[in-house]
Amino acid sequence: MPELPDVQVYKQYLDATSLHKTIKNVKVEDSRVLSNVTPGKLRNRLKGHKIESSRRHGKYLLAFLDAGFWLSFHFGMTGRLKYFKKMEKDPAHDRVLLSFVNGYHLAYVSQRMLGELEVVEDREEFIKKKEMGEDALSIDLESFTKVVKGRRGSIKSTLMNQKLIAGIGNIYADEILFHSRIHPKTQASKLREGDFQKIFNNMTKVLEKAIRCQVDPERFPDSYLLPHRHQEGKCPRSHGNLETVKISGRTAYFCPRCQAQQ
DNA sequence: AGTACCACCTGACGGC
DNA sequence: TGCCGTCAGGTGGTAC
Repeated sequence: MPELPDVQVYKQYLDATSLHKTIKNVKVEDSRVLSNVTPGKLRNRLKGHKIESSRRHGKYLLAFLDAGFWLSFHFGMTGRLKYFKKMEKDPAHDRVLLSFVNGYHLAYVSQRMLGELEVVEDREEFIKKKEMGEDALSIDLESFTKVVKGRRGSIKSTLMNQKLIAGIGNIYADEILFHSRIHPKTQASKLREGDFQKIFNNMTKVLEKAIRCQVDPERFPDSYLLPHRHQEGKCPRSHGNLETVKISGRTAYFCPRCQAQQ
């Protein structure tokens, strides 16, 4: 379900479990998740090597191999990582399995296979090729304002546009706009001067909070939209019914009282 | 430039 | 029980 916070938690998980361990074998259960590499080629490149470190950019997690290249993980809507020892614990929808010399395995799990694994030679070039904007947790207020200001689309689709800012998806766009008390359909070009700072501050606050909560909905404060983001959900602030509207094909949840239409 | 729609995939759920 | 439409925290292409 991976947006920036989810992928950051996966990064922490990868770092905690899978660094500096020699890869003994690579098993591709479904090659449709491989983007620019065949199963045999992937195995040849990874076998005998170790993941030394990792980086995240937007919704992409890149693992750096001691052989001098990167393995990029994108998770689509249903991707995740799972580290385990016994093969009986092998999770369902496991698509690629890295097996380490210590007997443990790291699975790339993806039920719907909308994500992909890709071998990347140059990280900067990869980000450029994907036309990704600055990462939502690295961008500063000045660049953020520059990127958002004057856009003709809605603020929600602007926040979700990976070419402008990388990392925000449907859930966190809604959360950020809820805290900013801005209707998701508001045209970015109609935002007022103070709105950019407000949205920027809430973007940082919400993403960092989600990471601290390990994206566990149970651990989110009740004042957040996420625990209430479902049909029948009530706004934790006004206690009124939440409403939904379609924006660029995705369902936006918002509180019509707190987030008045502009 | 921005949006609408479709495609890629699987599975859960509700209605008939 | 089975079939069907709809929906789901993503993204890329294409047609307006």
